[in-house]
Amino acid sequence: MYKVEFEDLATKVYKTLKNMIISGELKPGEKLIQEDLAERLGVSRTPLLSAFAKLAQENLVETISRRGAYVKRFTEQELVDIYDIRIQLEPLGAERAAVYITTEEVAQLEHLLKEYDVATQTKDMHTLKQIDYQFHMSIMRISRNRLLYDMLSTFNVIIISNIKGLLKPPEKSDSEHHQLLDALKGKNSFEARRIMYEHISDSRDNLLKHLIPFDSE
Amino acid sequence: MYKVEFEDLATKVYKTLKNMIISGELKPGEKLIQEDLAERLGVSRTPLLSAFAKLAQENLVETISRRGAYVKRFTEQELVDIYDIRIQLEPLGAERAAVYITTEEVAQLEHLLKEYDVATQTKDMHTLKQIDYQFHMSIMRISRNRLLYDMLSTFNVIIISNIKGLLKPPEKSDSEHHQLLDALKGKNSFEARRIMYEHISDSRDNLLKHLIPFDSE
DNA sequence: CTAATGTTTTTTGTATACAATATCTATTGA
DNA sequence: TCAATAGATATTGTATACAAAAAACATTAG
Repeated sequence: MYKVEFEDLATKVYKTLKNMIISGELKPGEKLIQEDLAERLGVSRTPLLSAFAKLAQENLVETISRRGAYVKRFTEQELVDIYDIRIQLEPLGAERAAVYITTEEVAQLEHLLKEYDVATQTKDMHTLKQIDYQFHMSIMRISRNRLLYDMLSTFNVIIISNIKGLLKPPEKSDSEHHQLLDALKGKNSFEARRIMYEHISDSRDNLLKHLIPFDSE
Repeated sequence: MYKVEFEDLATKVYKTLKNMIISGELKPGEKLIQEDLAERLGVSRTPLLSAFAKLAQENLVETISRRGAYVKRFTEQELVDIYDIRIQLEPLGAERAAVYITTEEVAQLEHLLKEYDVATQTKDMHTLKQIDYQFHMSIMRISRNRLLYDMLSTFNVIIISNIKGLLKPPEKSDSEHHQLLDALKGKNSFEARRIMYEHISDSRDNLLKHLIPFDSE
């Protein structure tokens, strides 16, 4: 049954702004002026306010009453806290994905990794981060746990937005992504979980090591 | 420095509605009519819409464009998925709380458990659930990981709201809560983590056992 | 009697208006 | 010259108005 899906403006604006944060067009700390954005997006302030409310609730935006909304900037400690949570959750997602994954989904992940291979060669950092986000989020979607997906989407957006540069050499990530995909293809839950755990732990450790100088970029 | 904190109406309405969901005044599946609620809360629809947007983003409310907003009802499978996530996260929170906890915080938890003791005797299910929520959320606050707190607040509200009755005898919960508090008082991270894991796992298992008849209440 | 159609009412989505507050700029006083 | 004050401007919070769509109700046709 074909069903017409209507999407209200608030939802469209929310998605647009979230993508602008993911792509780096909106930076942490940047003030979001309602009138400016409303004009730029061609809507009134009303749907924009709802979108802000959603983004604020999702911790991507911070609204200070009567002073305005800002793309939220995270402290290093907060980013580490996020990694602590990711370390608990992404292995769970990978474990589940190994159970549920379909051949179409395998093909999609393979396609993403081909693009990641290329971006690793060309050292295109922006693309590396975007594909990394998509790869991880695809696995969370395959896990069939909607709330897990939602939460990790938030965290991964925060990490992309707040961490300049990469937390490990892309060749290493590339290799780990491939190993992870192999485990998923082989329906090996235990291995998928273990690889994902190592993959995220590594990054957390590197984040800790860079806690003082990483702001210098 | 004393600082005047202004809270906009949208935030007040959000908190009010969230509390109405926690207390059971608003039930899963219940339609939230904007005009009615606006009148009842004494505000215009504008802050109410922002509050809805926040609640929807938090997964407590489901808004269907052009049709309205409903307190979100979760399927049994979704509740199990939530437990899977809780099992990963609450032990992390307990482990951290054992590190950070202060004597004042110990006293607060002790006070909550005294109330839980009483409610266990009187079989006051509503109070048991409310104190359980407060006890768990206090531990997450003590963990000093804000995002962890926020996420678990959502999950625990969903569980209170969607699960009628209790998932284990209150005497058992009471006992486990006390053991947990002892571990926290003793700054024993490992033990706190272990106890919390068992505590939540038990409940998850009982939820699974009740998957078919639990809707009959 | 039931299903289809038409009409009325209710609700939602959004733009706009207005008031309050914060921020910025200009002026004044020490 | 710097700090304080006043005035202008910009922004935010909220109520209200209006249009569109959905829901409810009434009427008609088979």
